Amino acid sequence: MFKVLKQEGNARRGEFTTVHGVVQTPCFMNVATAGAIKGGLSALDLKEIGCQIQLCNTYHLHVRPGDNVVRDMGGLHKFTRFTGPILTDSGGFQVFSLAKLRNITEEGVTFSSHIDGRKIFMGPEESMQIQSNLASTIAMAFDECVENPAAYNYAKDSAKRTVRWLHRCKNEMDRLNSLEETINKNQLLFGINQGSTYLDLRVDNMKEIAELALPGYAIGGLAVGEEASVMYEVIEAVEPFMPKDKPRYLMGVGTPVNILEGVRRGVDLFDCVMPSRNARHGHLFTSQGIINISNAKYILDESPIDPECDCPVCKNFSRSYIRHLMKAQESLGLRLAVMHNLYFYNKLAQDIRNALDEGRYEQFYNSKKDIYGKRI
RNA sequence: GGGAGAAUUCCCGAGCGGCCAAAGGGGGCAGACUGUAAAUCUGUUGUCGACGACUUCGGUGGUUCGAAUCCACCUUCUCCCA
Repeated sequence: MFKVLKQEGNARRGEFTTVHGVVQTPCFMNVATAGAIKGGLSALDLKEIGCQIQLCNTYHLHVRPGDNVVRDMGGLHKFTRFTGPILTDSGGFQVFSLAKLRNITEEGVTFSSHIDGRKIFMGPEESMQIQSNLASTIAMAFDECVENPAAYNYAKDSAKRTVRWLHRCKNEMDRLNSLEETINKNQLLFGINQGSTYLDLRVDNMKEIAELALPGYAIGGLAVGEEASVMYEVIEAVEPFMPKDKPRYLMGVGTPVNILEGVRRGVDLFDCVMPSRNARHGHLFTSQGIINISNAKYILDESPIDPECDCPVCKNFSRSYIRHLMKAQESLGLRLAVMHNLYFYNKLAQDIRNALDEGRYEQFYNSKKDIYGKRI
């Protein structure tokens, strides 16, 4: 299912085969929370900008339109028309991001819907049932993403509970995959490592969840308040205990530099809202560094966002035009900006794969790490 | 022709004797954003040799210790009656 094709240090060049297609790793997954990339991109656009995996969210789709609706429409692939692998996040991140609207117990989490305030209960079983209805390729375990910094005892108890939840997720997933009416009976369950910034908790947790022999493992609970250096330490601490023959996913990360660092430490999959959200706010990634397209200095700039970029946006439109669209609040501005940023991320992953294929990842890493995070 | 009212910093618009360089929007400028409650949020927006000083509230005079605020005239605009 997952094959490491080549390795350079800890960095892995891999191939992940799913029922919805083969994924070349390292890979950046494009976030389409409610079944669409915010900013107005569809599955048609994703194909054009090099997206391999689309990520959707359990909580959001459960609230609206309802996972039963998606199921009745034939699952997320038919519904969104994205034909490649789709990963659904479990709702675990909403335990963190909707902290003011939820309550956690051993059974699960009660949310007050951010749409209409109604109470929604979600536990491991519910999350699996919803994800089964969504019929994604990969379902994520229902976990608690703890905000950093977290108290040691809280992080420990939470991680322990997340492991108990993981067993329940696996049992429920096995049950659902055996049902006649299940759309995707090959749905894969990925476990999630937690433990905040405490390396002993992280390692213990990783060892425990590795025993379940799941088809993939994620590191969660990072980039939620801690320094990037701490995040790297956690990855380094946990990596030796992650199965070598399974894909490894660093959840919610990150900046282009975070990705370069993550790959170097053995991560295969990434996802992040940063390229799309920041694009909507004018913050664009380029081969020379970061620009804010809304800045006055681009009023008469006829060059593309990134002179070295081959995306449909850079091949056709000027910074001046895109700046105007953003300032005029034309939705096309958002669409073009998001399209560019996602192309940049997908291309970054492609460049990383090429470098790994050619055994020059370290050289690639060194040539890019100081540029990609720089503001110009 | 007669009467009533209004003119405020880039725009709209508060203010009605000191707490006013002047509320609040908008616009401008800049920043933040990491498994998306985010087309959101934050800062800033008279000038300067800048914890202080200087010049602003249609114009010109005046009253007052002190005026964007009161008075007189002028200019422009709006409304009403002819």
